[in-house]
Amino acid sequence: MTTPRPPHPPVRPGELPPSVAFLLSRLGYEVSRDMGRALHDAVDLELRQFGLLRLLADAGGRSQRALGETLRIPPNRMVALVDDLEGKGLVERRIHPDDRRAYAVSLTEAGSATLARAYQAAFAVEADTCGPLEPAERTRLLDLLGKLATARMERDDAVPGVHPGLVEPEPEPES
Amino acid sequence: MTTPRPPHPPVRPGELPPSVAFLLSRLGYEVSRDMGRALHDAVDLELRQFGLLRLLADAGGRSQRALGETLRIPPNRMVALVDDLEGKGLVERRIHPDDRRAYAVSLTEAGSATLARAYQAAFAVEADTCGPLEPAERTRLLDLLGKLATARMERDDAVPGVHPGLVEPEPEPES
DNA sequence: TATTGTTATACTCTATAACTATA
DNA sequence: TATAGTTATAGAGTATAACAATA
Repeated sequence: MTTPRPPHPPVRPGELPPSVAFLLSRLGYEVSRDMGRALHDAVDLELRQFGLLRLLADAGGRSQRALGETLRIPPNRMVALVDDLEGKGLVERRIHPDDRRAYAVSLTEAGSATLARAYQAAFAVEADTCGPLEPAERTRLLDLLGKLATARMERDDAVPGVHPGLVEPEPEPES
Repeated sequence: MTTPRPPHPPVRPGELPPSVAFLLSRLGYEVSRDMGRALHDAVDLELRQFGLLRLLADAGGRSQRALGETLRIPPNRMVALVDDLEGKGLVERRIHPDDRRAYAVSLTEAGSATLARAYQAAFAVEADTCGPLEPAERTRLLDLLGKLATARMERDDAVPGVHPGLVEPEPEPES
């Protein structure tokens, strides 16, 4: 763990230190913000709601607890999350075939349609984000970011395949 | 603003859609988290506190309001922020030469020393983040991310040179 | 006895609006 | 009259702990 740069470079307004971590942190923040806004404007959804719909599209019919475990959302907050989406008619609680305590949460038809429109908004953000790049540069960036992401997935207990912003922070060690 | 991909790719756990926006969002979130933890462990500082120290190192002696404007932190919250750092002895409120209502906030010597250690922790995160990359890849990634960052700075009212996590979100249009 | 969904309570963070002392 | 700093109050979001129904 060598320090790749001197420890205390001057920081002038308008400049950022040439650090991958700083840039990722900043750009990730802004892109998340853009994504949240786009989803709000296009389909009146929050990032977390989008995340649950995405998960349901791929793995529906599971219990709130199972879904919440994947998304790192505790059970008590899953209640309101599912409540809201159910109120919008995008999700439904059906009886669980194996366990009468649990619900089988799944997408409705309206939910699928809304999810498709949400993806369109997300890809518009993608296009906007990559606007400053040549196609070849975008491909290269995708490759490099993918390398970092897969390395992380192999290393620690990262949440698989889930969009950040809807994933809860890991519990702080709180020394 | 053409959609570069079909609107609704399947999302399997363990996979992420090949999107720069998704990857930036996720990696930015995780790197910010890592950075926050490293700062907490090394110097018991939060990202926002680190941000203020960084700003003071470059532009100290300014009023809380001026500092808060740069960091997008409203005046009332600047109070607690400066209070905490002053309580740690890292920052001091001195009399403002031009305006007796305002304070001139500046780094103490201990603040400078702590900032240097904070930068060391930050660069350790940098090294850790770039671990999976070859040196040439890291350079290339730095270049591509820098391209996105500068394009954003020119475009909208992004905060100049300030680390995210310590910058407040822009006010939502709230349609 | 353990678990699913739910609720109740407290706590943290933030926003809004006042207040004081200076300008 | 406006501004810098501060404080007070209320609101949103979250965590912790309890609860009823079922396993």
